Amino acid sequence: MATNVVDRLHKDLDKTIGNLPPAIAEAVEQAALTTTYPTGAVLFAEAQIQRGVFIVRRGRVKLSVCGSDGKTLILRMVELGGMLGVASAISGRPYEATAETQEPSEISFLRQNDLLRLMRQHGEIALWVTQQVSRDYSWTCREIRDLMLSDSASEKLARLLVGWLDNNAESRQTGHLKMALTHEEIGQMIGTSRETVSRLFAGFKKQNLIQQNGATLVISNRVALESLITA
Amino acid sequence: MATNVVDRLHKDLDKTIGNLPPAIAEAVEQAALTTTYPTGAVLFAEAQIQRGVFIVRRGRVKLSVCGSDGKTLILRMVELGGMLGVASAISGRPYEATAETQEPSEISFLRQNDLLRLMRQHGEIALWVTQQVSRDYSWTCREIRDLMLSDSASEKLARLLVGWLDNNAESRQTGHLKMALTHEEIGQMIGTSRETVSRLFAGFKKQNLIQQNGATLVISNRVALESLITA
DNA sequence: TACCTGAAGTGATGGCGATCACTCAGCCGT
DNA sequence: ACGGCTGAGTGATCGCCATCACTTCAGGTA
Repeated sequence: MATNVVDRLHKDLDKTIGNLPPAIAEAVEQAALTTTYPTGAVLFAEAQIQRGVFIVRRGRVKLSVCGSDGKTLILRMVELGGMLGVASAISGRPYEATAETQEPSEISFLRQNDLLRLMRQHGEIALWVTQQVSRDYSWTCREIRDLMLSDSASEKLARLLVGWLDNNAESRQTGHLKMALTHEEIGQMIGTSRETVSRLFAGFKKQNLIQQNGATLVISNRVALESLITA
Repeated sequence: MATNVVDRLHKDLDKTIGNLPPAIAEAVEQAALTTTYPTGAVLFAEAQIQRGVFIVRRGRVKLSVCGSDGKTLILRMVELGGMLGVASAISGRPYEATAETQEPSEISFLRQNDLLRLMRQHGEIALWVTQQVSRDYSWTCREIRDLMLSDSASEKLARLLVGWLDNNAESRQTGHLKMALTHEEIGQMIGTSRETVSRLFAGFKKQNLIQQNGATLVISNRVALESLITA
């Protein structure tokens, strides 16, 4: 249980597993299998029987659900340290969404058995896992609320942009954003068509709410953008 | 840890706490405070700081979120044995929804501290709680998917009705449903206006998909109703 | 009985955004 | 430099549904 020097000689990826104490992170590390995936790799698909959980060590993973008519709704992007498929692994039910890498990524996989064993052995791990699921749950509640209770598409887009700004400290200061998503994907995040996203961006530019230089988006008038929310 | 006769002399409410072993259910029972609420009582409100979790022992509780413009979206109805506010108690964040009794109900309350202590003491409780959150999460994912990826309102209503049918065995046989919700509330469940719900019901009746006798709804043509889903 | 309140039908109207059908701008590989 | 391909911009059309403004109905109360 004590962390000795030999254990610490491992690569320092283990620091990225939640905020777990090193000794416990090490236990997870030993049970997990870490793999590198290319862009577009599908870690698991909606309705597929559950095998275990995935932990993002590097890269970005898109989590989405899809309707039978082919339409897609992106639930969220999962980044460094995020877990995928936890709820399914705990409840034993099929995955409720599809996970697909957005860029070359390094992902640790932990089988359900090992997860449950670790949770049973280390109370801290159990608590940490439960907190992950709880976070996912609150996030999804916010999501459903924002999507359903704001029927104007511009409001949803404004929410998305402001949310992106607040996601990291420097964006909040400078108002600069790196656009990593296509208009189509943005549409899938806010539940509108690609064309509507195009038109909304055009409108925002016309009102001088935003500017665009290549792949960089500049929020020039954040307050006006926020005033669109709950208009 | 063993269940002795004295423990079992308690009222048999404890059987309703999940599928926990009696001894453990008893531990929960001792830490919890059970109260009777009238219809319309608010157990907790959205964005309120979290205090603990609620367990439904009798009655029905409406869980909803609301937008700033006053519009409401009902997430789900929680019945016997269901827990409320678990994710918030675990993560320590404010409640993400509002819980309001729909009928006179008996509710057990468990403070956050006691919940966490019990989870730490009994691995089974920790696992059970985690499973609850996981269930809530999958449910919410299904919800968001069904609501967003089916833009016709009739499809959403059809989904709701079929879901109600499958909720209990006899409804599935007879096709009979007791309507416990107003059209307005149904609208809040599927994200449409009250008027649209009225018109949809009228349409369904005209097509002989359903009939209505007072508060009893009869699904006369379930297959046709299902064919509206993913049309 | 007449009244009152909350739920449920229903018509008319208007707007927002999905959809179709293009064109246009990059970007890649050969 | 040339096709080919994917993402982006834009116009035209149109259907669904929110909204407003009523009426109708049922249940409870004085």
